[in-house]
Amino acid sequence: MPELPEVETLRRELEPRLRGRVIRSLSTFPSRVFQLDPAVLEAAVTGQTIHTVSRRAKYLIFELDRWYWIIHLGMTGQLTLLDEPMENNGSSSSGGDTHIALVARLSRGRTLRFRDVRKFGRVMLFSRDGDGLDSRLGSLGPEPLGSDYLLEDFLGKLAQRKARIKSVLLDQKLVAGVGNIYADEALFKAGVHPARRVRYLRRWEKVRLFETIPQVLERAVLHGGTTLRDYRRSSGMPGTYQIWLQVYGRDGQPCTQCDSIIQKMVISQRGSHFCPYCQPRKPRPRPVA
DNA sequence: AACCTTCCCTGATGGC
DNA sequence: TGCCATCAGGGAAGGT
Repeated sequence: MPELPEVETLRRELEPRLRGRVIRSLSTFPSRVFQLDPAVLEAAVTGQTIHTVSRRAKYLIFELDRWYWIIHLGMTGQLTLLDEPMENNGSSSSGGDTHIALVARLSRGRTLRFRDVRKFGRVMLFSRDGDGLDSRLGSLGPEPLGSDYLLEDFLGKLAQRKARIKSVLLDQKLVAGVGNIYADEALFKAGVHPARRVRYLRRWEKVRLFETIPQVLERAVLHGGTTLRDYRRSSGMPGTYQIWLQVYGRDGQPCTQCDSIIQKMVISQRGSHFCPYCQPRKPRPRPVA
């Protein structure tokens, strides 16, 4: 499931290779992912230059002359960049793959392709003239790898919450870009049980969580993200962070730290993985180290 | 406002 | 081998 590290990996790969390219043509194929009339999208982006590729939360943003062209990968979205123009006599077809949503042909023979099997992804277009982008992407919290990620803000938001910490971490208003995998991994690293109620967390536990979130995300970016099934880098290659997962998807296997068996429970309709010893239900005294 | 549930969507998986 | 139920989950919508 593409979360911040996967989208950021794509951004880093695409930025230098798309910057300055012109979108020569865009072909779309019927798909629920389009938030606007695909014909309008085709007309709007054709001829536009890609100035930068940025990211906000799990949204990838192509800044064009007049537009912000935005893609969210949802659950199974794949964005690949081919160095050759599409084979087959120039017409951008889907090559028989029914899951392809769009094919963009770029200047100097590059092809950008978006494929999404489960169609939870989204393709959006906003005018650069309108309101700021942020207001149109919903109420998103700070970027955990950015300079507005601040402890006092984090603690202040948590102070108003009574739900379980796992479901609060999945709420993009607290921290933007964290999804199910990295929420579980950050909770493990912080030693916090996912089902703990936020109001009963000790301050030092919240501080540890504040610190582990960017640590886990940054390390995942370093490894090109996590590929469990569908996620692919822009080259089509899988990420490699799945090797380093400590709890996600490891239920029934021994904890790498203590050999306890990793457990799984459902919180907010999401599978939540944890070590019952490293992440006790009741807080232990603060470790000396 | 916070919280919770339901829904969307399709391929993989497992039971029988 | 085939059939069917179940599962995966980001984000929006709707109810309390």
